[in-house]
Amino acid sequence: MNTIITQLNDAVKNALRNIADALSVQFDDTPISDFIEMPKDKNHGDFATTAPLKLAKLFKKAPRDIAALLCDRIKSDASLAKILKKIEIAGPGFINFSLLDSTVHDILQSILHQGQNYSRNSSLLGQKILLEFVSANPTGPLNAVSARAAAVGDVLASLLHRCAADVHREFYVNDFGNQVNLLGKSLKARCLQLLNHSADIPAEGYHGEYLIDMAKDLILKYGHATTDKSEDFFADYAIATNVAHQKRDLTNYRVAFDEWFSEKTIHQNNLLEQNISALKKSNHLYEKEEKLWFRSTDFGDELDRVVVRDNGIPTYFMADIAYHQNKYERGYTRLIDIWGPDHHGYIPRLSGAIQALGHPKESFTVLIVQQVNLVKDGVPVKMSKRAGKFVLMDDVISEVGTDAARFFFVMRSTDSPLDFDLELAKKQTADNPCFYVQYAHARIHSIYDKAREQCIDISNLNPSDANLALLTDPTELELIKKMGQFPSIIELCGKLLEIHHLPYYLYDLASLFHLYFNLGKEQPHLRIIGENTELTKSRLALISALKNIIQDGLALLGVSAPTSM
RNA sequence: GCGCCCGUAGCUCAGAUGGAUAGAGCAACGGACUUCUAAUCCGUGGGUCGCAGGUUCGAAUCCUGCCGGGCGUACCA
Repeated sequence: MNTIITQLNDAVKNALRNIADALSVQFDDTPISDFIEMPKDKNHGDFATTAPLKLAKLFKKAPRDIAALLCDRIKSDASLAKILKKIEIAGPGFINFSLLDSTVHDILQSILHQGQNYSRNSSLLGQKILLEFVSANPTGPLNAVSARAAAVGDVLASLLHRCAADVHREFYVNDFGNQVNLLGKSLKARCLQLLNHSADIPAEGYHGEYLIDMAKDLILKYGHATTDKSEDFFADYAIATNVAHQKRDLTNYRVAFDEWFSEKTIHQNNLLEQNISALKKSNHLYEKEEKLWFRSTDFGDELDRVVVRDNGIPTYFMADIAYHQNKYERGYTRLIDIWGPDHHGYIPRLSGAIQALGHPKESFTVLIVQQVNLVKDGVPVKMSKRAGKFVLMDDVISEVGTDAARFFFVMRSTDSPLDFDLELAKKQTADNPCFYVQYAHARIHSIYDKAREQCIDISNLNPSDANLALLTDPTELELIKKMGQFPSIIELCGKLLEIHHLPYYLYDLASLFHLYFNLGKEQPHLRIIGENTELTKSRLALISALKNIIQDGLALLGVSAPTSM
């Protein structure tokens, strides 16, 4: 399908150049990279171009006249004649293209032939991308918002990889600073309390109950000697334990990071000093009120930002600058960060610092993943972090399962807040989109079982073994065309950094399959397994390609593809 | 006040580079089970794309203003 689009696009472009020459007008096609689009309405063919409408002014000719000229030239193209059934002018000046059935069969053949490589594309070849996501503070368990970020980041990484980018999944561990000290103090207080000493958790500290469990473990290990330990000991222990739990929960959730990057190492390796002098050198820092400021207003920020306080302690922002500079120094050419909505105000200053250090603005992208509203029985589930009670990632997963959780979290545009219906996600019915797609996969396997019962050899459903030309029903052709869109969906996701197109596509594809399957109920000649063995084999080849795409698509989402349900 | 995001059917949401009559699912109503899984499918109704201007042959999409909602506006991480 992609090659067909390219072929059509080139043909249209060439024809337009010829027409421009004949009309003696200057025509530069570079601003328009793509002349071919896919009409929403099937009646408008498989592809269309709006070039005549767009170029009417430049060519000083009526759109329909340009369309006529264009049409003539395209029709005389022998290589296009082999793939197109119909070329027609429609409406105010559209040109609609319809594919020959044999072209559609070629698409299926190509899908079967390429197997798991079908969706690979080279659109991002050569990009070395560092994708940082989740990066939740190691001061407690991961919550539902982190669960969304984790799913989004993981799936995005898989998609970028499929577009030939070199992707590194990274978790930034904030194991340094004031919050860490508070965590240590809070844990120590819990230990003391358990040993009947009087101790208060700092007001700004961590009051969550998980620290009590941690304290119990410590006491089991060290007994009364626990009280002798330093605050640093408690802090280190709490961080290490929390990070281990986060890793465990993420593993359950099928999210694996290539690297857990410790903030501490930024400080230990003097990276802050290096970056401060670099920024000083390029005149982006100044002193005021005994503090060191970064001139972020030069880069569109509302205010300049403090990077070193008057007590000499650098701010978190300064560490973050050093961290991001370090990413570039590790050889990454493109940085993508996934943040929560509460951090969007932070973008201009960090983007500014990155530019101040000499990196192109476009090399750094922040994706803001909007909030999650958990809904149960139509009522929002309250999430209050302050009281130390919040819905944990692990709670969501154990409630609805990893498959549904991941599917639901990536189903919506990251720009939009997400209403996560826990009841819906648990349902084993078609109302649940995750189930619906998985069910299509299982159903194909059940058809295989049936085929085996009838002693049809399905071990070798390759194109050479099936006469694909027998597939002539409109729904079959439509199904193949839909499958043909798979690579461009992957490419679109990678290009726009928008992953929700994939679950939507899989849903549509599954829907078309269920429709196709049901046709056979009223029209026995459309049953996949029928009297005619040759036709049956062709149809088995068709659903085999479909199975591969659904399986591959679900794998990209990190969702399982059951063979029976 | 300023900044970012959102506003599309009763509800939850899609609508890529502006294109043809704005689409799904849920909910409502009506149909299809001697089956390759009815765990599914088909049909019907449902819209001032928040409002008002503007750009354009053409706007849900781009621009300006306004209205409504969320989030943010730290020398916290």
